[in-house]
Amino acid sequence: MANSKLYKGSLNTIILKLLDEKGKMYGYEITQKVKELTKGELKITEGALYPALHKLEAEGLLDVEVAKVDNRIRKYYKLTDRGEKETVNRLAELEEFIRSMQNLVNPNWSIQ
Amino acid sequence: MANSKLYKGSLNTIILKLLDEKGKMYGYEITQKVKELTKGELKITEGALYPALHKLEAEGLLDVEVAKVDNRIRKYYKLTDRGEKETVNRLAELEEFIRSMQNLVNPNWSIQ
DNA sequence: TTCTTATGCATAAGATTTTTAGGTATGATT
DNA sequence: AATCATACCTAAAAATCTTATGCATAAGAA
Repeated sequence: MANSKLYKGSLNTIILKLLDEKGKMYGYEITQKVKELTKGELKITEGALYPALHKLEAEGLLDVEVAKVDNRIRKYYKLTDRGEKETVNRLAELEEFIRSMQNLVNPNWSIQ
Repeated sequence: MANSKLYKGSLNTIILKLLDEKGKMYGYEITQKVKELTKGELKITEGALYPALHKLEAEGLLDVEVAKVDNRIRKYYKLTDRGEKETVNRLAELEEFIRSMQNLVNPNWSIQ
């Protein structure tokens, strides 16, 4: 099955939610986790991910902590307090979007 | 409740599906229908809608038929054969996206 | 031992899709 | 007479992504 497209705007929500669950993650880890959780359906490209992380950090939603593992640099990101609150809002918006789309495209949709 | 944001890429799917259901619709009608179906949650801006309709038409997915009602012009759009096939694909992609997002952001999500 | 793959970061150019902000015009309501 | 609803449209800017590229280390295969 070809990988389905990532609707623009959903990447930030994905990042925030994963960090909310995991506590802290580094960029490469996020790309792998998304691939794993979606069985390869969604692939986060690095060209999208890193700028997104930098922006979320600049907006004060994420904090960074640099670590060195096996002589390689890792940048661990975690939610700030504002980031946690924002995550709640983004998830609510995503849920609302999904409900709206279901009403629009298929009122009888049974997504388990 | 504030209107939730439209994830970029979903507009085309919305247009195609509405036309699939209704047979034919004109632009303004689409904006009103979306507002109605989502109880004001999603608002299709004309600046996005009209270029999108023109592009779908240019791609051969829509046909246009101009009508005059009450001395006002209406442009009715309907799916071409290719448009119908494409609609099936887009809906499958949307469903896949939704499933992926559910796995990512909330494995226990009970939508509907 | 050299080549490839995996890990890990990053940026820049271009494409796509949207918002924002206008514009034109008719008919109905205040 | 002014405003709102209907109905079309475009252009500039913003937002977000893909594609392409770059650097570097470690591990495994040839």
